Amino acid sequence: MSDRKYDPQEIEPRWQQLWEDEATWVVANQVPGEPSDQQNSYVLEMLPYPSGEPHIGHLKVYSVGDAVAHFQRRNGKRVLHPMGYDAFGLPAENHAIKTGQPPRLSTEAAIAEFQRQFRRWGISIDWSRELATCEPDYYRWTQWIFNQLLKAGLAYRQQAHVNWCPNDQTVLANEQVIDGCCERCGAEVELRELEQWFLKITDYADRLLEDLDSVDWPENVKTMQRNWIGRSEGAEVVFTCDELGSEYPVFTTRPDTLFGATFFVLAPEHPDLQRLAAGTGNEQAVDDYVKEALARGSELRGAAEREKTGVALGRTVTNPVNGEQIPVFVADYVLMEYGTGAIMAVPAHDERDYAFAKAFELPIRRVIEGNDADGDDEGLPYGGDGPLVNSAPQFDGTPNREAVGAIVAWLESEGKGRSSVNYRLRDWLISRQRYWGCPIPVVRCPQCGIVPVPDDQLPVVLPVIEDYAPKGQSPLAAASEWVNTQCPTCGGPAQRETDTMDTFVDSSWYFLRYCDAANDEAAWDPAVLREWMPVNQYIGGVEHAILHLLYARFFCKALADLGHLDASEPFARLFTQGMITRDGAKMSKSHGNVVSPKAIVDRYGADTARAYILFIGAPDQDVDWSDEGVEGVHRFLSRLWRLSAELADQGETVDGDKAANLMLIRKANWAIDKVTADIDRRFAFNTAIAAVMELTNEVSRLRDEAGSEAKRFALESASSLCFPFAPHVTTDAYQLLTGERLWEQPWPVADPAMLESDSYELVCQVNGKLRDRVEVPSDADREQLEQAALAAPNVQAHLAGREPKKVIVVPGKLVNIVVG
RNA sequence: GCGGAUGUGGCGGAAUUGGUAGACGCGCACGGUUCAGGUCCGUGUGGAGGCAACUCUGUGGAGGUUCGAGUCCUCUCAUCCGCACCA
Repeated sequence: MSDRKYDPQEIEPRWQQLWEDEATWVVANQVPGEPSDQQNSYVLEMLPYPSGEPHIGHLKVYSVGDAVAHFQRRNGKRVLHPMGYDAFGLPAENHAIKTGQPPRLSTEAAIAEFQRQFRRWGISIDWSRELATCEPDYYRWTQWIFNQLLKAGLAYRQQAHVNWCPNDQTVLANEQVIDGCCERCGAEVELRELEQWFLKITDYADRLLEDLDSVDWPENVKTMQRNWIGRSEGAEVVFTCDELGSEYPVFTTRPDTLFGATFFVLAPEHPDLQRLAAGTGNEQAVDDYVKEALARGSELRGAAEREKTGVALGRTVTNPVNGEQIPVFVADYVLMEYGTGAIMAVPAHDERDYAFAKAFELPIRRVIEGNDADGDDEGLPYGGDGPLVNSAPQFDGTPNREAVGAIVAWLESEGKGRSSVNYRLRDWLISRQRYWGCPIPVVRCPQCGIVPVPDDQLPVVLPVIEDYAPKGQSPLAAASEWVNTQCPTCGGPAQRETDTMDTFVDSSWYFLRYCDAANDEAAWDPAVLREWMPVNQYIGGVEHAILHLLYARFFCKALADLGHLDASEPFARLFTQGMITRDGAKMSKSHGNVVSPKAIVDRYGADTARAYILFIGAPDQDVDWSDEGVEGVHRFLSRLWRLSAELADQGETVDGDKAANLMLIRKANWAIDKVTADIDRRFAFNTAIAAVMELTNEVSRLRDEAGSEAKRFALESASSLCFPFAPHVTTDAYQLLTGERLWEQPWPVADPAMLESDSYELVCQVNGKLRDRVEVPSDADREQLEQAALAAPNVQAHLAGREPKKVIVVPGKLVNIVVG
């Protein structure tokens, strides 16, 4: 080995500087209408939330994305690979409350640190399109989109029971409540009745569901979205209270069990409770129960296996199929936010209703015959299928599945119900009583009501304030100079909306802005979007499987419907990367197992850090970090560079041994073939890197036998193939070897002739067990293979003179000899 | 409870269509070169037996299909994730 030493701290900044100076990764938008011979490819990683400094997960997602971007570029694509910051949000504001440092300052400091480190990592970003969602020239268009949605009736204000986080002093979207607690701070969420802004994502429920079939996404993410949307088919059936003359529709997926309904239950939040209980003598008991239930909080209330509680209202309603009067209860196992907040209870065929009926000694009537039971109450509640019983003469005997349609048809003809579809998905609550977010661009005018700020007066700039502490209303309310304004319609005194938007609004359209980031006339030019959208490859964490990805899809569809873009799905292909753990646990300060990307990059260089992260396992799986493992990858890159430098330094050309040369050239072609397939088809960066390691090891092994040309070809190929994972060292090695710029070279293509060889090792099995291996010519026919296997010494030994009963020949692989 | 995933050496992980289990890397052992080494190079490394050629055994567990199963089927155990009183 030569004494040349691999020095990433010298190599990496040198190439980064050149790429920066030449703006190598900047890609211009095409002039509309001008044909291009290059295909476009939009490669995008989820934008980071800038807080403190990047962590190891950032290094992973951008290493994966950069590998894809480089691979696409060298395969001739025009690649859009931008970067930005999801810069509004609670952490910066909470930091401000604690320290007094304005959110803008801490955010800008974090962004500066992210920029520094991203550059130090050598990620091939088109920095000309950089954006931060907290900048007025970005959120101006967030506000414009809000106006568009408002105009289209997709944004509305409504009084509603909403999730309130007592700690953050703000409302939360349904999606931000985990097990009854605030997603951010973990405080138990309370229900409050408040007037809030909503976006009508439920209008898109069906399309959000159907279009999942059209995208190339991981199945688990699609499933999560399907579950979240929660479409169920059933019927709406109207029960009536004849005494009051009121109607109570219920949603049921089991109209076939209607004849088994023996009571009726309303949710504690149901608006008609007071009215129903009035005059029955049960008012007080109902009132007490409702108060208690509402105070209990959703966490306790939602606990499974809880004893059923409830109170009778002292009223009955009429079952539309048989005219029966059934008693009405209020019980907290019925949820106001699902269906109509009222249910028909069929204790014989529903576990929850059964438990309630048992607790309150209510009648239980079987209406579906079970396979096992013979009409008695054994095996109840029964959730299976069977013929109907006790269901008026006309339905008895009908298999219950068929009865669903028949009963719904009958209800429809009688005007007492209809088939119906229900969703779990709720409208998206977007207003937040917090400071550090995008102001909702509306004004309240005593004369004109809620008035949107006209597009030409946007942005409504977030004012600088002193006190960020939450007080149950937005801190903005105290900024009286800002709040008091003129009505855009009548010019009279008016007040600004002081709520800000959920930060998920900001990140629901940033990928559109990248395409036309410098446009200050419009959010984007639709013609430019046509070039780039949809994103060809989106990469990010699975933790965004529901929230961000659902909201972004909704925005895309709504904006497409409004004529602002063509694509109705934002992300054609999605890749979700796994977490990096250490000692089997998620990295966290409390565990004391955090690996800082900065420390690793400082010590080993960016190439080692990036390649190691991709090497330790399949990028979509969780993988465990090991400090010792990094050394191995560093050794490999070091060896690749030193072998290249050594060869470049070598003055004279050596012919070398012919067989060694051929072996090396074959190995290089094998690697080209394997790495290409691994990256392109499987995202299997770990095995791709392993293949380059093998090739490099082969050069090292044949160092003294192989000639200069063969070694040059092998090392060139190794650098070329490893470039997407470790761009600096490979670029440097490639230049030493060839004088060329690696990133400008087309992706290598394997020579098919070199993928074949004259002979191979034939596996010889006896009764399926490996007994010998023999070298056979590649063109040997089945008969020859059989003979070769039979002749193998250890096969002979195991046959021990017995006659083969059967011989399986798999050309190119093996021969299996079966004896009795 | 429903849905999804994972389970392979001391460790991280390979095995693409059912066809040589353990690629590649770490670690470890031995040897060499340096000997200022946190250097570099070589050999070996699933377990058991054997000087060796080899033999037996082995992919969470139990069955099955097959000439042949880590891979397919049935049951089962463990861990992780998502949803959950959703009518």
